[in-house]
Amino acid sequence: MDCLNDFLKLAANEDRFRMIVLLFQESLCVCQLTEVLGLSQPTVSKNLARFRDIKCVESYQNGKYIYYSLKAKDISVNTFLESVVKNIDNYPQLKADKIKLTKKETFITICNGDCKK
Amino acid sequence: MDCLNDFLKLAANEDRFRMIVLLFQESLCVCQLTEVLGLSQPTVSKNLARFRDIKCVESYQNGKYIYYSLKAKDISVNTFLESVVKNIDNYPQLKADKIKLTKKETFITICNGDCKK
DNA sequence: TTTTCATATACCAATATGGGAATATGAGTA
DNA sequence: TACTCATATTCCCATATTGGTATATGAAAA
Repeated sequence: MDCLNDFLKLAANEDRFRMIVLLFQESLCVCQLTEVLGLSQPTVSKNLARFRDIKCVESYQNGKYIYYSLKAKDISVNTFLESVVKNIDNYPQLKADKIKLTKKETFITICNGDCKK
Repeated sequence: MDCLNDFLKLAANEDRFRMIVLLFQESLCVCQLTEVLGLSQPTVSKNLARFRDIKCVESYQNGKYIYYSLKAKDISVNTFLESVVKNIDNYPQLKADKIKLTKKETFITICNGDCKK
C-alpha cells in the first residue's frame, strides 16, 4: 500500500483527522493534543504511533515534553490539507479546535496529574 | 458527522478510493467498474450504495445499464481529487485503472454471464 | 406476460478497529 | 541513586467493516 492510501486510512477517523489538521498547522505536545481533542492520553499516543509508522510526523523533545508536527509527503494530500486549513471556517469542529489552541500554553501546566477525559 | 468526514471514511478503503477516482473522471456503469477494479458485482454495488448514502454520486439509466459519476461537494475534497487526477502518474494503481479504462466499451459486452473475480 | 440480465440487497463469518484500564519506559531532577 | 511525570505500550472487549454467497428487484426484450 502506498503512502496516499496509508494517509487516507488514518484520516478516516474523525479524531485522528482533527490531530492531522492541528499538527499540520503547528507543533504540539501530547499533553496539548489531549486537552484540545478531549481524548485520553493513551488514545493520543496510540494515534501518534500510527502517524509515526507511516513516517508523516516529526518530533523533538523540549524539556519534559515531546512536540510533534506533521508533514504530508504526498503532493495531493498536501494540497488537500492546505485547502482545509484555508477554508477552516467551513469545518466547525476544526475551527473550534483552532480556537481552543489559543490557550495551548495553559494546557501544558493543566496537565499535571491526569488529562484524561 | 459532516460531509468531509463522510468522504474520508469512504476513501479509506483502497478499492473504494479507486472507484472514487474513476467516477470523478467519467460516468461508468456497474459492469465496467466491476471489470476495471476486478471486484465482485455485489461489492461494487454495495460501495455505490454507500456513495449514494452520502449523496456524492449521480446516476442515470441508459438502456439496461445504470451509469454513475461522482461529485465532490466539499471544496477541499474537490481540490484533492483534482490534484490526484492531475498527478495520476504518481499513483501506479490509479494509473493502471485509467489505462484499463481505454477498453471500457469492451467491458460492457464481456459482462454477459458473470463478471465476478 | 414471461424471460433475461444488470443491479441491489440480505445474511453470515472473518477480520479489523477503537477505546478503556493498567502498566512500562525513559528523560529530567533532586 | 531514587523520584516524578510525560509519553508509550499492552491487553482486553465491544463494535464496525469487509467480502462472499444467495437471492431479490426492476427494466427491457421477446
